[in-house]
Amino acid sequence: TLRVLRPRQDIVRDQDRPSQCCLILDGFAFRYKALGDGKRQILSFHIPGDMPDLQSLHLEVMDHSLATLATSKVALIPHDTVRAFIRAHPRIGDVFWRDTLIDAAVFREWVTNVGRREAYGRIAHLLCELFVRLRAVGLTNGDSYPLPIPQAELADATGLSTVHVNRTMQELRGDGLIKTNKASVVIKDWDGLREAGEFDPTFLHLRKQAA
Amino acid sequence: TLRVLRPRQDIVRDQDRPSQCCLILDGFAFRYKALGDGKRQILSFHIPGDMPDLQSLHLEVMDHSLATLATSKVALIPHDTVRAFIRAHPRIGDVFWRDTLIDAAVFREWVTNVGRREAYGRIAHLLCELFVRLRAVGLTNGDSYPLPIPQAELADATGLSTVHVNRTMQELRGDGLIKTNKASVVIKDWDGLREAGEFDPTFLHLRKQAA
DNA sequence: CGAGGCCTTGAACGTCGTCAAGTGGAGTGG
DNA sequence: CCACTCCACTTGACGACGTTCAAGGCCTCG
Repeated sequence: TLRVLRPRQDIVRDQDRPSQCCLILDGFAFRYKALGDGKRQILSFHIPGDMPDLQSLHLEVMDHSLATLATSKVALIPHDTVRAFIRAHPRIGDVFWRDTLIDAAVFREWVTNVGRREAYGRIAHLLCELFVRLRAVGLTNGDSYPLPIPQAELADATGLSTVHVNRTMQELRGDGLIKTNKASVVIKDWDGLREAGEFDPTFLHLRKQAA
Repeated sequence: TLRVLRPRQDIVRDQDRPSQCCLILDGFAFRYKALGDGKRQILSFHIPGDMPDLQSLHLEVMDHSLATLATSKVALIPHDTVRAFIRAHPRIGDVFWRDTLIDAAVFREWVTNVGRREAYGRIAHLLCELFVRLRAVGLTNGDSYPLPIPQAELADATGLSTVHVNRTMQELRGDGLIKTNKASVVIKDWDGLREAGEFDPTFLHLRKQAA
């Protein structure tokens, strides 16, 4: 049930009825909805330790797609196995439930981000979220972290155009909040970035960190 | 544990640590986040049969608020009671879990709505969602349904300004898609409205309908 | 060296927000 | 029964934030 996937590859597709869940071991993934006219909305980014389609355990048909961003290693676990596991260890069932609830909390934050912040704050907020989540699983390097997300995908995640994402990131850099390298970001001014994005990590519900 | 609440009254607030869940018996409610500068984003609307803060069972602190829209009758059920109930009837636990997963699915749809549709489609989509959900619990009247949601709240739900919501609803009426009365909507052209909002009810995951 | 991604840039246009004022109905009190 | 008030809805003008289109630059990889 182990697989290595190339970048930009769908793991599950909208309307599918999957019989297994996906656990990300290494790499990056994202969930998205494709709309008419080539438009696309990215719903979330996923990092190692996440189970992005855990909801398929109880929702038969997918209402969105899941794809890799970079080359990734994933474990595919049959629903039956998961269910048996939960029956054997009820505590784990609650952990999984909680995990999907955090998922929902992140979506709520995204609704807010896209609905009520302008470009500058939106991107700042997203960069904050990724930093905190990556740090929680030990994937940051001081103030720097890997960001293998092209601007086109940042655009689809924030509901903006690529062009505008580009210009806005230039602003963020110009204001000394971040620095970008190849496929990574350095946070130069955490407080500034936090304020710009009105970022409050409550919605991530970090405690001890499951998984 | 039964209570009647006046319109515009908070049931739980952001940062609270509730020890009970709320079941809506009658009326309308909504969840929202308040941002700096008086801005607000509405995250979802809730109708009789919904348990809008079921997530508090596993997420200690609220990351948003819940309030009534119209006068409402709600049941407040202690977490302990819910937990005992789930232990006694494991099937119900799954139903509840599933319910929160549908919640998340609706948030995903809202992210998409706010992120990638323009005003006309956004409002159309929202009107479609409310129609289908209300019909599922038998609260529609043919092609008409109660809509006790002022334009200011529609604006905060769609990430628009009141002014623009107003003008866009005029367009929807002018195009013969809907008619509005006092606090209700009549759908004049369902197919037209569906297309305008690119509405696909899959995300509601209606099956048999759990209470 | 050529090709394909991704990032970057400029200019023109459009959707939507802001500000500010005005209308109309429902409920209240004189 | 008639002000008066409050709240929701409506309107016009203007400007801003963000999009679209189109082109060019850079790096990587074959």
